Amino acid sequence: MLTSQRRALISARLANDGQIVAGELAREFDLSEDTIRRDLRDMAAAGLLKRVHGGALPVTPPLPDLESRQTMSTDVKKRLGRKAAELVRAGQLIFIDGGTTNAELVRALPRDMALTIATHSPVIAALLEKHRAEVILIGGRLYKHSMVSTGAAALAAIGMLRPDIFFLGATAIHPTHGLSTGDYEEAAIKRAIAARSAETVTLLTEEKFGAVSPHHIAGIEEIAGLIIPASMAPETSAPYRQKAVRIIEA
Amino acid sequence: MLTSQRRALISARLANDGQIVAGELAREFDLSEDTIRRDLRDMAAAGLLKRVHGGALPVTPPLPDLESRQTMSTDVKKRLGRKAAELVRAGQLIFIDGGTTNAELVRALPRDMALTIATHSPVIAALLEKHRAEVILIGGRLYKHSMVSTGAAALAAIGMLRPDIFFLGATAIHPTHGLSTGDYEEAAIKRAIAARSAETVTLLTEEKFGAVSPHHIAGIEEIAGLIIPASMAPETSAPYRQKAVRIIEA
DNA sequence: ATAAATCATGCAATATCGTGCAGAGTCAAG
DNA sequence: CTTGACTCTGCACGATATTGCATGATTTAT
Repeated sequence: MLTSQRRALISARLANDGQIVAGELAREFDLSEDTIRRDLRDMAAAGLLKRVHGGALPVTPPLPDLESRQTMSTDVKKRLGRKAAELVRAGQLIFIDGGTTNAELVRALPRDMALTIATHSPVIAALLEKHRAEVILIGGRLYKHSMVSTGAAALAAIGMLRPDIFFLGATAIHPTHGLSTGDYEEAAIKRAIAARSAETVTLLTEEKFGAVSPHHIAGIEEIAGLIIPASMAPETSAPYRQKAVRIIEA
Repeated sequence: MLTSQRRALISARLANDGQIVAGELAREFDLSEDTIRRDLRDMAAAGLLKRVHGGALPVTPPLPDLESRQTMSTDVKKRLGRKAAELVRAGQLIFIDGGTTNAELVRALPRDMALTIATHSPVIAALLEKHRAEVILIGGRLYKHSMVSTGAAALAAIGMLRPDIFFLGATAIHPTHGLSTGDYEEAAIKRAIAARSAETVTLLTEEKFGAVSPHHIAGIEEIAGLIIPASMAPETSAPYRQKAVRIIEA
């Protein structure tokens, strides 16, 4: 059996079963576990799956909806948010994407800072109630999974803005595949905002590293600042340090 | 079963049941309690859950702003909201104004009803996350006091809609001056929505009766339904019963 | 206060991992 | 045909991860 054939079978099986156990595959293909491990390692590098101890899982585990994400690693997100808030200068126009990590950025922003803040997330907008900042809400069809406006109306409204900083939210980052997310419309909106912004900054928790989602947003070299947890394993962050314009640890 | 898979299941179960009992999980996965305890310990360290004696609980999601609004909601508003929700039919396009009373209407709406809901309030939009309804968010400059979109962009977006019902929020109602509110831009938006809607309904708590705010929204005779507390004094409501198209007590 | 349940820790057995190395096969240039 | 570069594969070996058990401490319930 050809290697590429075998890897195609592994992909198919992963899609079917939702998991891969290295030992099982070795028996099934009558190969050493080493070979399977090498397959899994290479496929993980190519973003086809997520390597875990004992086997592999699909890259985009269907698990975390917004609610469970709200409960995740809030301490880490608070630190990222505080570090990101330090990048903001009075008088700027900043665009804040949706997501719980960006919500922590909002909480860390000084309430009395004179700013203009644009967002297409009603959740982010609701958090800005007590801030002095002028808030521009981008409307559109609300995409429920991540609770952001999408569609032509949102794109048109974004066309009116020239943000100084775009705080981008993404579900996955990969050394070669860059930043990506799960929804087509959402990705289109994020690309549009990034294209109009002077610089794009993104806050990333550790579990997003090495993952790939279906829809591309931007390459790592296009991002002016990656804010990552200081607690990350050096070998996890190493491949990104090569390409990133600037990495800020929080 | 892979370790990371098991932990994902624990997360999912926690989100679903709201709690984890270590012993139960051990039997369920056919593993020693030590392993489960180690999982819980590590996941707690990662901020995924809160460890307690005997098991684990979800990390309390701190959404102070929305929470404080929830605590403000009174029984009266809940009753008004439930009554208003009964007016909504599947398939309709309804427009929901901002305000805590309309928030109760949203909570009373069946989550599985097929609807299109438009709103210019990010707070209302955020509450619709779990509903099946299609949500259209109206963007614009956010008016902080009542947290609704205003301005030309909002007006333009509203021009695209033909709502079946507009659930209007107002700060004051008066027998001769009708419905009014405190902000000029806000009043203009409300008038625009009402003008395009087949009918306008408003939910009113007792303290708003007899008051007048600077900016006129609509006369009482223009409102298809006034939803008022059944507990109101008859002499307070009497002047309105003359002019109103329909009064619904809740 | 006492018993039962739950917990943290250390330890040992097993599983899995990464890496280096060597043999077998492939392919193209000489 | 031969040679050398290359890839794929299996094996060895030390490192790391996972798990169950034993032990003693701590917490909870009665």
